[in-house]
Amino acid sequence: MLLSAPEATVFRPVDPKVSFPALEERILQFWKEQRIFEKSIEQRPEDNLFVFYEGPPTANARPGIHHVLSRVFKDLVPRYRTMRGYRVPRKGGWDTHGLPVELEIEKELGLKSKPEIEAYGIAAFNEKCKESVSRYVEEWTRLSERIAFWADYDHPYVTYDNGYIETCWWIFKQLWDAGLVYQDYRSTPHCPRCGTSLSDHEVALGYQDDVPDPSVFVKFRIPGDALADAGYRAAGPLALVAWTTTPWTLPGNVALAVKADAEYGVYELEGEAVILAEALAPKVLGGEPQPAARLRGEQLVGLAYEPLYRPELLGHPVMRFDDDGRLRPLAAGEATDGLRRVIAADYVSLEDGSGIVHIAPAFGGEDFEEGKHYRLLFAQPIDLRGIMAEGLPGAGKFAKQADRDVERDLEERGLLLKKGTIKHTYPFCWRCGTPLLYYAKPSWYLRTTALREQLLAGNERINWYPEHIKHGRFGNWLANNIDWAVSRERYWGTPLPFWRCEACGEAACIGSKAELIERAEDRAAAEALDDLHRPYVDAVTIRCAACGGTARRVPEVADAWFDSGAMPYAQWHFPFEHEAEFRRHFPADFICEAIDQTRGWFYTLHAEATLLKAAGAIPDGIAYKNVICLGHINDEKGNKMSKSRGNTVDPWTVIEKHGADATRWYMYAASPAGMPRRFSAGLVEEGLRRFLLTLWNTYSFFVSYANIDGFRPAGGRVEPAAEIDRWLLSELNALVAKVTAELEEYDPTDAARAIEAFVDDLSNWYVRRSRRRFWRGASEGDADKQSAYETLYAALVTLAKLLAPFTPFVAEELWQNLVRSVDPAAPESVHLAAWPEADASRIDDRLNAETQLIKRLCSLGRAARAKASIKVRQPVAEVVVKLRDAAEAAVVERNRHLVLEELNAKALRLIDDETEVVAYDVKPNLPVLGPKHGQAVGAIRQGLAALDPAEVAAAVRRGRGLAVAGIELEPGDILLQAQDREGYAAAQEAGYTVAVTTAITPELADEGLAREIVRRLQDLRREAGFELADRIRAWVAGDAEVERVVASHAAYISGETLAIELTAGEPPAGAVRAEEDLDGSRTVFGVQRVS
RNA sequence: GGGCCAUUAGCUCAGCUGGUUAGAGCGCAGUCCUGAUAAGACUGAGGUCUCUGGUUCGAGUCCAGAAUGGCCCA
Repeated sequence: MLLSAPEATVFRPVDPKVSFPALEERILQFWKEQRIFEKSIEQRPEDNLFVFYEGPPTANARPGIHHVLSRVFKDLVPRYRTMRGYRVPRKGGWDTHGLPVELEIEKELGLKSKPEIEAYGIAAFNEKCKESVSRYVEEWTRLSERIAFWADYDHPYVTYDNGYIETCWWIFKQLWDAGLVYQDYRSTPHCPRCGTSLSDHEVALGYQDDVPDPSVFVKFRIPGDALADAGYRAAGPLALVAWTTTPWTLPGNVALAVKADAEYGVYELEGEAVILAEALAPKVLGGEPQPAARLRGEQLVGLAYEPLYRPELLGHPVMRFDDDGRLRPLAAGEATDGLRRVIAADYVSLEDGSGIVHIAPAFGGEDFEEGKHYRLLFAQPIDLRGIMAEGLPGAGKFAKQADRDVERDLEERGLLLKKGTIKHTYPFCWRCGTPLLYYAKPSWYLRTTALREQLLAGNERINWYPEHIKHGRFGNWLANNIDWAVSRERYWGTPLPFWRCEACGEAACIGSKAELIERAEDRAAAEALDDLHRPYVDAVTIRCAACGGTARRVPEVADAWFDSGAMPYAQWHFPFEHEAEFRRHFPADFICEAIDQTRGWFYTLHAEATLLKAAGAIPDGIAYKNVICLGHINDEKGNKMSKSRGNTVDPWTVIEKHGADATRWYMYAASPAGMPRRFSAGLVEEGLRRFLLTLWNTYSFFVSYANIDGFRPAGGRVEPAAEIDRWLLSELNALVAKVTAELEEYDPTDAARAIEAFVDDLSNWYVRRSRRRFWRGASEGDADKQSAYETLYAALVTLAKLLAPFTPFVAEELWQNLVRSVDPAAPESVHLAAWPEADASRIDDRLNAETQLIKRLCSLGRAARAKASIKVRQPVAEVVVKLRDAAEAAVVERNRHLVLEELNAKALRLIDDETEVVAYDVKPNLPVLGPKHGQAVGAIRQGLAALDPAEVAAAVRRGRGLAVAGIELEPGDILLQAQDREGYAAAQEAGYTVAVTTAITPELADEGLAREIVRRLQDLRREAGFELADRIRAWVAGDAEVERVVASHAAYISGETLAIELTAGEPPAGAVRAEEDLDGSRTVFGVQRVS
């Protein structure tokens, strides 16, 4: 090999032992200094926008690995779109309001309840909340930058800003005017500790399984002759049996529900009779109880029963639903006798309980609806803290503790038929863990149910990845939509802009600060308002438009999810400012969050857009067109990561060890975006080794040799000289097409895997098989060498571009060193470059398939060699190949040199019949034959043995059966075992046979030894730290055999090792030497650099 | 109770609209190769493709049902 001396170093030398984290730090510095992110936006035309919305995180805790997951997916699409020529602004944002923030501060201040917060002072409390939400902003920004999540954090939107709040007010006003806001008593999930309702999505966060609760069957007495019409008279007491798991709600009981068309039975027990559903009687009473009488549910409807408790007689206020379904307080002294009655309800279950359901409208959703329908009483002798009222069992205790007092009380009064414990799923407060109580109280609602059709129609226009979310989880959620409970009885949030008149009760909605000033009783005070939060806004009263009285703001703040859903408008302070920006940036082309956001941000964005469109306030009814919905990230055992389990992964440790690119690559390549994934640092490392290092080594190889040869890319279209070059360019263009198509479909995973496969081909086939082309001197064919360089160069440069969205750092490194170094006119960064276009004329599917064939044959050849234990360094005389068809012969002929070189063989011969190299042994397939032919197997065995195995084998291989001992055998009845023929070692697969000759002639043995010597010398060169192109003197001292080969193969050995002098004998003192065992004899090797 | 997703080697995952003998990576054992390689090649052990039916000439793939797990909702 003749390597020319380095002429000019074109490319910066590449360290094969690269530290990716250090490399990344350098590139971060470069991006920052050169403002690459800013330029990637500025350089793209303003009228070709691709809109991305950043879902705002709350920066009151450290970011975790799951945030890295969503950020790298969020980052990939904008980078790709930028390279496609779009301008993709990325405004960062912070979500700042809400209960989690308040709870954090409560904990810090040691506050335990709302009265304590109010005693501490709402202003001071909110100030603390405000400080806390930016506590980790720096940490978030630092991590985001480090993983190359490009976003504008210098101008983020912040949900606590007055402007943001004002836009939220504007939205409320639009909906208010459209009749989409209302206040209603509703049964809502209520956290007695936090003192507020929770929205459905919050409730969803806190379900716990296997929660033990009481299971009690309670007797509600009725008169003994109550069933006279049905023909039954009780001798003793008679009672309806109802079942509940919440005894604390029994003081609120105002009705019992039965299923009208179900069968009920009267069962006589010791001294009393009870009524319950026939279907459930065996379960409740045990055995096979026989009813003393039977009746249908409808016959029970209207029966008045004896109340267990009558809070109204204990001085507790009780209300009643009026004809309009509104609650009105009972008049003083108004009698409630006989108002507690049996009603009919469809949902009464005949699978659990007794078939009679206890109804307490104050505490249950369906109960509340029944209350409206039947104009029931409404008794709520438990306050918002969940404390039982005076005079009732468990008075002063928390509801769940009062359960036992209620049970005991009923037991003492003989009203408890049966008690036990069940385990079921029950909701707890997702932040503080307190059991939620369903509690009827007034809340503000957005009438989303009125727009169900629009919500669903809008969803049809959204592309979901993975697709099943669209009609699955998200679609079902929309189809089962209920009105959005949007108020929270809390402090740190967007104040609801509703004012209610103290005099007449009239409510008004204020849609802006200007409107507030306009209507304020004290305009100066309103104008001076520089913080729209509580408590300041609470101080502003307005004049009631209806009666001229004073209206005060309602005490609630908005659900923080409302803020996040307002982001498309509020980030611009629309419509007060930036109207044009809003219009240009709505709706988003792309958003990306994890699957939990189907009920969070995905929903609130969609709901608010739909509501605003219905109110006529915005141009389009969807807020986003494409959405990647990520699966959750679990620990390596598949368990959910959580602080309490202690199995969270700190992203920094992974990034500092393996780098951001490796982490990103893992996220994209390991599993599809929508699937839950198991994360471990080990998997990141695996991707690093398998992919990034392979790429890096190929890059390093190229730069080493290109510098030696002073290669400069010619520019323009590469004209490949060799078939393998044409193949690589074909695969490369196919890759470009594939990656582009996948990214258009928002599927980074298939794209990444395709790149990975290409890099493997590039390194382990193209470079391996082309290596010597890079070594050759100019005299041996400059055109071929140039073609190899151009081809490899083109592949690496294209890879840099394809990888830019995935692994932005290593892509930048390749770009800077391979492109910018030789072309100062090239874009300053790969992230400012144009996305590559696939050249369809380069894609040759047939060539790709043919290369697969050659690789397969080489693989078989290596297997054949291994079988014969002939190492690859030892040349063999001949490789013999049997192909499947004649067309393949031409392919092999064209690639003859590749196969010969790869398999280190002197000759290649194609044969038509593999029986030249293998013989088939024929055996009966006994496990198959046995069941089929039973005792005849013996005869078949003998008959088969008597036949010519070659003929039998030939028949079987053609898929034909044959008759043996008078029995027709099928091909599957006979087993063929190939045996190598004398002098050959063969391997077979799918109709191909590749064999090598096993006889090693003395000449071949000498060549093998020469190659062995070359390898030892090369090792020594490397150990000595010589440069690739250094010339050396070399010595080999061994036995006569070794020295003879050194002499006879001197030219070969010298050429390979760049030795200008090769001596058979001991190396001198100054040489680097090594003693090694060579074919059983001690041999001394020595090398010395020629200066 | 309902919805969605998943189930393929010890682990992580491919397997497209049904089509020869179900693959890869990691890990394990061994052999080999290497002046780009932290790599790579070959071999071995490791699979009733969760199960049961069905459609079909043919099912890991399509259909129905079941089981298990995950997420979500009640």
